[in-house]
Amino acid sequence: MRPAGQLDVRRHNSALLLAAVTANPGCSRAGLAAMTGLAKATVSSLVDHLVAGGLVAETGPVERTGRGRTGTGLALSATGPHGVGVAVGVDHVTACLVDPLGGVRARRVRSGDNRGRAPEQVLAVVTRVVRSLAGQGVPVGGVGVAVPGLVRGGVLLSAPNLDWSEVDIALDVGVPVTVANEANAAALAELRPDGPRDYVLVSGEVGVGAGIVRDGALLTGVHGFAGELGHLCVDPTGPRCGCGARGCLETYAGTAALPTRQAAANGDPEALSALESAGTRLGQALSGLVNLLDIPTIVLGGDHARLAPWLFGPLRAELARRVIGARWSPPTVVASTLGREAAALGVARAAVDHIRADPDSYLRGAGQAL
Amino acid sequence: MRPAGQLDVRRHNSALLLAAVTANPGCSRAGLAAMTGLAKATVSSLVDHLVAGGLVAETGPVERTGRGRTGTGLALSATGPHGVGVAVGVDHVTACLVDPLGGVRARRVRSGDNRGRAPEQVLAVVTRVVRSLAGQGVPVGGVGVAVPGLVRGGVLLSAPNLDWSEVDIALDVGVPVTVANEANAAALAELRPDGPRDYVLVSGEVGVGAGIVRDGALLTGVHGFAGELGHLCVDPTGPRCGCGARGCLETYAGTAALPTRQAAANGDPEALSALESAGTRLGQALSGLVNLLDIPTIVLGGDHARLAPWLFGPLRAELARRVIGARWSPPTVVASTLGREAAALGVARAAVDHIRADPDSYLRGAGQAL
DNA sequence: CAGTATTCGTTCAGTCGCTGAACTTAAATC
DNA sequence: GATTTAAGTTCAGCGACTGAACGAATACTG
Repeated sequence: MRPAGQLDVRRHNSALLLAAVTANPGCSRAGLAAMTGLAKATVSSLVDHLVAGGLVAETGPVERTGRGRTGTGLALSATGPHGVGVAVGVDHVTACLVDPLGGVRARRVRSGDNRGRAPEQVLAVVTRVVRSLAGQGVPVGGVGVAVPGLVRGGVLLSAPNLDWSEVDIALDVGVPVTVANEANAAALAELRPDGPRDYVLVSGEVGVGAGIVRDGALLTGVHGFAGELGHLCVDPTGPRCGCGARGCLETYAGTAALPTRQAAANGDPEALSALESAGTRLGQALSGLVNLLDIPTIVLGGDHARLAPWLFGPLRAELARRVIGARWSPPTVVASTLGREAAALGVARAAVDHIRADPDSYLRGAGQAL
Repeated sequence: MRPAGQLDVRRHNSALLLAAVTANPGCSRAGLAAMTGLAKATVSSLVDHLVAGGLVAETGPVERTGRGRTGTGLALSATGPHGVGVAVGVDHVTACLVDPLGGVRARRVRSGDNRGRAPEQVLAVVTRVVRSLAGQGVPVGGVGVAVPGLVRGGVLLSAPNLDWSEVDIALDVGVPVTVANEANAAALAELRPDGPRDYVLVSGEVGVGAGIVRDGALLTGVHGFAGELGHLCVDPTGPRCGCGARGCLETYAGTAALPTRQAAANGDPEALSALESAGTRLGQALSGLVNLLDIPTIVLGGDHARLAPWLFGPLRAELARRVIGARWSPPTVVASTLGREAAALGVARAAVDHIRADPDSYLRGAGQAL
């Protein structure tokens, strides 16, 4: 804990107002005062700062019924700090630029097999793509990089699918760079202002990862390794997994064990049987997760989203059978609609979260680089 | 989020100082200023309030080497608010009174089979025990009740081992009552100022529960159901469990599946084989937990603590085999030394946590009841 | 033993941020 | 055009922290 002073009060209230503006675009200063409980004078003072710093913009007079002076509409500034997100996959580098509202403003995709390629080489591509997106004429407040492996601090400790280890993801761009695991990044992409704030995203991309979101924040674990769902044991006598152990979920529900969507749609019996098995095993593993964490919403992403229609049945059956709290609040299972862009999108939004969380410091720092 | 004002600053800094005093008993005001970063004037003002409110006491001049005026030692007041904790078990009601430092000052145990007994009857016993402990002449700041079942809010939704359901744990005592799951309560008892702040307590009492502590706080889940380790599936073709599913950890590592300590010490082959199996299955389930949450310390409690010498081997072997992050930070497994009192102790300490977390509000409320 | 150096704790003016009330501005209604 | 209602601004006041100055207490020094 740090000592607190009046500056912290201002920080807190600035963030509070920015969040209120985000949630209620077009509202007036008076409306904000009513919503937040702050005095009108305080709102005026803080909003003026946010407007001066380019985070909030006045959108013109607000529509009202009845008499009285019309308020000035406020909304997130479209020219505020944008986020750049880059996802490094085994066969692609996908990037996007998101505006302050979280919408995608530009995209870049560089195809090519990164497996075994030198990290420096790939990071040079990443840097070029970031620079290209940052040159769009909008301010960039942060850059995020999603990688398929174990991340600690800004270092990718191990990425079996890329055959990388101990790679320091340090880009030479003038803004903060955040590094995240791919599943965690994809999980953050599902976090929407009006959506659930507690869920697990299951990300089927080569391995099986999970991003666990509790009250809008990622559960990262002590070292940042959390979410390794793929190596939950679902059958101690099962087949040997790449990790050395037996019966990991990945051997049943990883990409290698899944059929194509085409084969499933054709009703291929082998495909359907594989999906039945994958769904059941996923359900078994996720029941364990739900029993442990009491997080009642499951979002299927990646390959599992594409195959969701065939996975839902066995998955839900297994959840109903095994989740202890199901009687009081049955878990819900849905499929992500974000597609391949999820990881880049999530990490792009996360890259500017520090500004959302503490706009006052950002404004004081005046650190609009790039 | 709420709007913040100067009051919140004071709240925060009061809590900061109380925490510093707790961690450094006997320190002076000047020392606190150096530790916390607050100005001496602020420390004086806040400490005076804490002393006036009975939370902190001056312990006399502090020993110092070198010249200069000697400071006045400060420490948690031994006459500050105490906590009362009661654990309701299947065959006992165990209670204790803890002082502000967390030490046990008095105990009560009422033996007797609560299984199937009317909840009102048992709660009457609980109330009597609480009143008895509260009548010790020390102020009581909160009461906690630990129960073996699913808890939401102050309601025990379901306790299969007691055959209770939907019981509102509302005691007529003049202080706040907190209700917690037994495993969670036992987990909180392991939380010590100088100990780890991230761990999982596995509580083997009839069922198998877990209390997950992350950064000193319990992970309760969305509804408060988190920690149901006992029904993690460790073998989909295993024996049927009381919950209806197959292969739950509880059927391998629950009390019913464990031998007595005596049998194990005697080297009984059947007992040893049961322990080998229980240890392996525990390791399998806990590997999943560690992979999911990246919480690298496991504390065995209850029956598992008593049988720990026989469980450690297979448990650690399984963890080494299955935990993905083990290469960078191998999990550690230890046994709890708290014994049967753990749940009552943990919930007693938790019952006064609201005062620790916000002493200023407590003092303003002047709510020293009982 | 007196003087000095050093540290503890308090006092006080100063600053900063929030507040409530008064005031100004602006739009709708009569 | 007057009136009513609401938005936004101005301003004195308050509470909390700060830094410097001060008084108090102790140990060292000659």
